[in-house]
Order: sequence, then C-alpha cells, then structure tokens
Amino acid sequence: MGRAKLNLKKIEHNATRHVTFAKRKSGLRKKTNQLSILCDADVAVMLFSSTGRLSCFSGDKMYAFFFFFAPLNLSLSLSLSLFLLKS
Amino acid sequence: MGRAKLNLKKIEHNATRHVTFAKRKSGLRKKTNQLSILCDADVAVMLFSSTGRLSCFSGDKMYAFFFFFAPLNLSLSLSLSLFLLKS
DNA sequence: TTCCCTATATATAAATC
DNA sequence: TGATTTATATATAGGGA
Repeated sequence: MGRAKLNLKKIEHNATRHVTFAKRKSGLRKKTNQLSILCDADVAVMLFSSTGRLSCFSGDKMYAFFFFFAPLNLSLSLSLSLFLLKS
Repeated sequence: MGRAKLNLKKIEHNATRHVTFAKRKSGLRKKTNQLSILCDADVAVMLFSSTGRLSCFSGDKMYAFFFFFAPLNLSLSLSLSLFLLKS
C-alpha cells in the first residue's frame, strides 16, 4: 500500500519501522473493531513491539483483562487473559 | 470497502455475515503477519465467532499456545496463553 | 457454502511541514 | 516525534457460477 510496494521483510531503518508499527497497529485495531461489530464476534489482540513494549486491545463487545509474565528473559512469556462479554 | 460502503453495525443476514467473517478473519490474519514481519513484532489474535467458535493465530515469529476455559456459560471466559519466541 | 471476479472503499508509504 | 497530504497498493462487498 502507499506510494511504493513494500517487500515483506523487516524494515531496517529504525524511525521508519516505528512509524509503520504505529500506523499498522492502529489499522489492526480498526479492523479488529469492525470485525467485532459487523460479524458479532469477539476479538482480542496482543502485541509485543520490537522493543518489548506490550499492548492489547479487544472489540467493544467485551471487557478484556490481560496479565503477562515473562519469566525467562523474553523468549518465553505467559499470559492470562480474562474476557467478560458485555451482552 | 468493496462495491458498497458498509455501515458499521451487525450484518443481520446470516449467510452474508458468515461470509464476511471468513473474509475479514483471513484479512486480519494477513495484516497480523505483515505487522509481525515488517516491524519485528509479535502479535497474537484470539477470535470468538458469533456461534461461539474459537480461533487463534499469531505472527510467524513465535509459537503460541492457547488454552480456554468458559466456566460460566459464555459471558465469562478465561484464557491462558503461552508464547515462545522463535528467535 | 466455496471459489472467482471486479468495482470501490480503505489503508498506508513516502514526502513535506 | 506528530500531523497532514497524496498517490498507490490492498482489502473486500456484492454478485455470479
């Protein structure tokens, strides 16, 4: 998309990668919300950025709570999620 | 998108809603995978369809295992997820 | 319901500020 | 870092088989 076709491989330039991450994360959130509403589904998304920063979101139809543990540095992590449907 | 602009509300026609769900789920999977590769991030997605069917997927950079419990009919559910980064 | 097709709506890369 | 602006790549609604 956008001006140029993009190869599917890691964007090496740091600033560009971060910008793309922010844009696509918000795009994913939008798609998630649309799918949830249009199709009466519940969707939860967990994201770990390349710097290890974590973010989560879910469709408006439910409350979601996420708990994370990353005991062995970052190669293994554990997540406990609680979903409470609003309906 | 597509031929007509779509209102952001539940698609009432059953067959149409199911078709849209399948299409958008695969779209979401694609976006998830792209984000994961382009931005060197890890992403996990959990989906509950309107019929209660569950599906999960994650970027190629990690192995993800999902365990679900829905003790109180379907209004509350609990998920335990294990992520193992391949790198 | 599952593939194609294709006209449009959207997402978004790059550029500029 | 953000915001805004395009030009272009993609996603996908609706329809037909």
